[in-house]
Amino acid sequence: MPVSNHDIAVLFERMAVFLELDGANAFRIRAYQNAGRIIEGLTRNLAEAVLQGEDVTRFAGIGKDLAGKIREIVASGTFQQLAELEARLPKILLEMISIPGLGPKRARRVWENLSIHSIPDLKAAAENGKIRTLPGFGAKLEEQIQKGIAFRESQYNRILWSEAEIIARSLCAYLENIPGVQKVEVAGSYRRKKETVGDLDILAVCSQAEAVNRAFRSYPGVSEILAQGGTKSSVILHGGMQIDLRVIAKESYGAALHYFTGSQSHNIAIRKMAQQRRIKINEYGVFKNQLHVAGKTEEEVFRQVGLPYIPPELREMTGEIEAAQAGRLPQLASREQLRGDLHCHTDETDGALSLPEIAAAAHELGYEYIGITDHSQHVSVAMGLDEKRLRQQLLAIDKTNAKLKNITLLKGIEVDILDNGRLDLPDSILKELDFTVCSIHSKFNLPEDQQTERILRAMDNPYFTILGHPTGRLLGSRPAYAVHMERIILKAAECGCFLELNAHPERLDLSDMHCRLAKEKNVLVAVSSDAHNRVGLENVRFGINQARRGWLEAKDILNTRPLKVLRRLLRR
DNA sequence: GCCGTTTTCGGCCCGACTGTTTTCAGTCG
Repeated sequence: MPVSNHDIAVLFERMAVFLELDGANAFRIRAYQNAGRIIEGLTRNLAEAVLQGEDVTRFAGIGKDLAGKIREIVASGTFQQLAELEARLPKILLEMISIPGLGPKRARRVWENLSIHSIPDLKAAAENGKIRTLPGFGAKLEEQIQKGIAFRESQYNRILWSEAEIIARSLCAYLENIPGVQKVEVAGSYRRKKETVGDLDILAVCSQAEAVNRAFRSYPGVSEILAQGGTKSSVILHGGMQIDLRVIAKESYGAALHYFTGSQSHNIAIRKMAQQRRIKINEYGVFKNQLHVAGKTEEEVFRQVGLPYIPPELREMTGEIEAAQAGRLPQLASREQLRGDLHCHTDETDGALSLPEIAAAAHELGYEYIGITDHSQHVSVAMGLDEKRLRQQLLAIDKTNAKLKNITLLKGIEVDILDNGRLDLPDSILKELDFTVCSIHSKFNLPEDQQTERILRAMDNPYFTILGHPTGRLLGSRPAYAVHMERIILKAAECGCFLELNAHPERLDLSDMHCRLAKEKNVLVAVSSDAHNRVGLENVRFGINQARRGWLEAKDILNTRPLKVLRRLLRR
């Protein structure tokens, strides 16, 4: 199996870190960081391209030298220069720079002067007052390092977007109530709708910056203040999340919002474009000869570099600027365009709602249809349906449908893909259904080839309609099972079946990149709630966030189709 | 290490805050 783009990106990012520690030229470091980010965002597998003799220098950011290193990686799994640096510089330096306040320069100085071999060594040095004796260090930095180590031990990590939303809403409500505040917006990865969020970047429009900053720092949830200036402050909340606030004036709002929304590499690209036009973009606006010429809205900023508005979800430097230049930005999908939901569970198994209750809820959400997909018998913990109970449910659906107006219950099942690739119920009952969601709920650890074959074999079944939560991952708790997603997507295209984007906030399974790959191969994606209760039905909005990050438009999504068209598509 | 409508050298996004200095380096986003 050739190395993945992610593997190559990780090695280049690692190289960048080691070069930083080695005091290398900053632009050389940036070249590796750049290349890493670009490679991470490619839908084409670079290793396969190399093996087919393709010239990879055609990708922006990859020149002759890096192309050579990519060939080395494809052949050997790493490259020599990195191996040499890894041999020369100790791993502890990598750990040290993960501590806030310790960058490569300071880490290196501490390591060289105090013979630090582990984080406990570092902790001891700080506690014994040794760090403050080094040139350029003092008591405050020493204290900051101690705090940083404690913070690291608290194991705080990124949280789900849906959890960040709760924190963000409460903070925004608090800030909006401060006198003089005209507008509050959460920027950063939260606004780009990344599936997990590490911190929150909040922007407030107000003419009295200092007063707002003061009020922000006394928000009841604050446990620690990291930085306090006249225009920006950083705090840590109880629970560990960092919040950065920036206060700006009305005329800078668009420029600041663009800047703080990122991503960093997107910003760099936009600012480079500005340079070429002899203008300068910073968070205060767009400047021509020191003259403020734009910046009130994001649209103005984009216009100054000759681009249409690019939605935040696309600002990841994965081709959005080229698409904008070519006038080929997608019209991203919205929640309102969904005409139904194709994955939900009832009280017949592990759900909470009855068929009439689900129908009523779906109607409230403005749907035309909703697919009933309880578990199949193999999922015994959820009281999965066998053939007999499923037949009874089909009758119940007919009865319910007979009484319904404006909404249709579709007959489905979330049927298990068994480890031999067969489906968990016989064709004799599957053929009675409108569609199936076929999912893996067992044997997550199969090697990639076997797991992929298992799914491909299942797709050969003519009653296979939608692949449910295609990689099985749970964000932050369970990794994706090993599957070759490109092969699966190609097979889906060939067989006329579909992939689910499971919208449960802990799953968001497909990833953004796999959404794009599906779109490229003309495989429609079903954005589905996997709801077990009323609130769960609304999870589709998290799925739409992810779909938008995956460049999906209404036309790329199965359940934007009217019922009549949908029925035709569901028949393979 | 990459790149080119300032093209094969000489640039490379931009600014705030902190701490340790006494004018600025380092870190961060």
